[in-house]
Amino acid sequence: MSHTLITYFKQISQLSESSEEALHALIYTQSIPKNQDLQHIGQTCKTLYFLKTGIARIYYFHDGNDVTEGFYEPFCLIARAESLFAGAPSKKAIQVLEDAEVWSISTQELIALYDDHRDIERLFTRLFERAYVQTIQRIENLQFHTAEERYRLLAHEQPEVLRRVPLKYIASFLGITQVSLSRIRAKKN
Amino acid sequence: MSHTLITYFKQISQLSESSEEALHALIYTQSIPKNQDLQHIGQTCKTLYFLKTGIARIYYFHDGNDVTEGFYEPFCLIARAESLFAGAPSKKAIQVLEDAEVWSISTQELIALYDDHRDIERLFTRLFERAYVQTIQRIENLQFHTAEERYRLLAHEQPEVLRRVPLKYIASFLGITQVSLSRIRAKKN
DNA sequence: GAACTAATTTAACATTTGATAACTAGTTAA
DNA sequence: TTAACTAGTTATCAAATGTTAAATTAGTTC
Repeated sequence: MSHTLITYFKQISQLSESSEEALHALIYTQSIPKNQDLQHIGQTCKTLYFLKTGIARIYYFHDGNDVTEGFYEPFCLIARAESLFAGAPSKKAIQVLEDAEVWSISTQELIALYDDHRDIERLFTRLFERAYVQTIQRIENLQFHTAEERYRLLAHEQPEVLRRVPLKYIASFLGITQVSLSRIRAKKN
Repeated sequence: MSHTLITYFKQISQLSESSEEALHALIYTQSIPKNQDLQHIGQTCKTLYFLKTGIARIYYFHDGNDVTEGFYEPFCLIARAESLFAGAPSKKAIQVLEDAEVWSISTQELIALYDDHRDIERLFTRLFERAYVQTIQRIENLQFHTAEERYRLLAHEQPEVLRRVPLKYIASFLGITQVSLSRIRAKKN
């Protein structure tokens, strides 16, 4: 009856036995091959994802250029919040960057549990709060750090991303071109 | 029994009569003079604010420089979410930029209502969801637009801010220096 | 109205970043 | 094997932005 993801959830917020079971029944596990989209551009976000293994990114196109909005490592909530909360199609896609094991949860089924399982509602409220706080911190980072500082911060906060993700995806995440990223890397290595 | 702020709330999410009354009892109204901090740096965020009139900003110091994180117009939820959700002191302050009428709500008292008034919990979850989505959109804006594009977007989205707020505050919000902002403004005016 | 003060603009120069293209190394396919 | 392709780097030049300082304008105080 124990599930790795639920064990993780319980570190975030308490869950009753019955909530644990109810939640367990919603978790769907898939294997996704490298480079495949978990969700395509244009789909409305109705599923929450968590990685068991692998790395994922959310990306979109700006003026024809592929832009990475964020990188996601195991156990991190992956969702296109702006689509989920508005119930509108997302212009962003979720892509797995390595062969990955993915846990997914239907938001519709999840929300149906909220009335009878307030601890589940609280848990997911907290998960989104955390995501929100990370987003706020990312703005601080983009607003007043140089490209080099942003690169070093990424190296510090998500070293695995730097090791495992193609640089072309990292450049757009940092808000710079790939050429500029190369220059920064050449400085101190 | 009608309150302008609650009328606004009811456009966001339904409220029962009793929830309306309970919420009404929590709303505290103050007059704050121009340039005064509503909340100081170092305080933990325990109060939510809404402006009745005036304009406010959230700011902090980065390397000794005053940085504006965001501008807030009437009826917009003002909170330092990163402090509120973590229960930790905020390094940011909330400042009123004009003489203002402010509504405030204690988060402690608010949360105490959640168990008996789920519609109130839903309302504030929605208000924070909206704030979250705006934050996501702000990242897109910072990540792949030029300073000039960001200026024009602000002019489009918050024209009142441009009219009423000193440019020194606007520059840091856009992630540029005041000198650079002056140059951009000189181009097309 | 004169004297201060703060806000904004302008100028000159340095630095960073973008755009484009050439080059290298590794991979895939015929 | 070569040829084609992709990712990453390097080089060159142009454009944008930062830094510093001075000039101008607007607002306040006496």
